[in-house]
Amino acid sequence: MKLDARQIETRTQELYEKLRAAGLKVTLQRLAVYRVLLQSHGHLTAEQVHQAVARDNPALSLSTVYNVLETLVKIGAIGEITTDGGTKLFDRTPGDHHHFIDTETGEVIDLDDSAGVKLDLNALARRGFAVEGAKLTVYGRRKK
Amino acid sequence: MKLDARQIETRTQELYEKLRAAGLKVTLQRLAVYRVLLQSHGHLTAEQVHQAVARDNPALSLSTVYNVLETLVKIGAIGEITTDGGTKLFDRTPGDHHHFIDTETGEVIDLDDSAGVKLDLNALARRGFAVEGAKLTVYGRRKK
DNA sequence: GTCTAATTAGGAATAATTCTTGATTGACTA
DNA sequence: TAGTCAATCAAGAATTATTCCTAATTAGAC
Repeated sequence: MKLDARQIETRTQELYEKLRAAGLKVTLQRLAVYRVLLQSHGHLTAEQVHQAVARDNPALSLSTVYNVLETLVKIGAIGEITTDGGTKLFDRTPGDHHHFIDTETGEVIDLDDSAGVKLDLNALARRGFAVEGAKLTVYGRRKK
Repeated sequence: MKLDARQIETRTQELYEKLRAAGLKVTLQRLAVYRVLLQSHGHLTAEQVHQAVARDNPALSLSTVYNVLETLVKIGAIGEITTDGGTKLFDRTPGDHHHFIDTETGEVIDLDDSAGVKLDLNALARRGFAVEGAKLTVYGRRKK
């Protein structure tokens, strides 16, 4: 699901705020990388980000992409997930949320509240586990 | 949680059967790698398996460890999980089950049925997702 | 015991990510 | 509107984990 122009505008404003709040500079490279993620379907590898960025900014190096992505994750502007194969994907949407991975296409789909997944971890607390977060990945096929 | 001698014996018998069923040879290397996992706390990297195996079998190479681990995963004798950092861990216990990762120690703990985690994915089916499997990883701290 | 395909050892090759260093730049100040 | 400087970036070397390659070895059938 792609974001529309309005959402991209809003999210870009948020990036400005998050960078300032963290005392970091607003650079062309950070904007470019962030916008590529916003304009994508949501989940890209560092390499894919680099290729997409390179269309408009051929000089932007891969190591800078890694750098910027790490920074953006750190300030909570984007998220990061690791798939079973070990591939790291950068996620337009920050914060805890669940994912569905299509086993045929490899496509990653965000499962937000409307997906209706019910997860109850209360029993863990009673067994001595202090829960801080949880990540759920569901595998299967999406019917069109 | 470590397995006792009886459980290790039973699981070793199972390995023989699974290898035969798959038409594969029972080799000293496969037994050694498998036993290291059985005797561990349950989740090891390939490197850790290699080091543990090397105590008794210094000649057993790292590439063989990778080879054997892949084979054991393929025949369903052991499992494989990928942590958030991207580290691959080999899991004494095969098949779908959930995990708890202690954010302080990094320790991985299996959450079996007795942990009481409730997960309901039925709503996904109604939304066009044909679920084949699901992996849940819970983060937090375990109180002693 | 012999035979043969499967398996292994050892090291080279690969892929993804991180590190290093000198050059460049954004943002503050005057 | 330019000067200053710490932050940031580009480029490529280094590292890490894993896979691949090939010749030598071995399990299991006969």
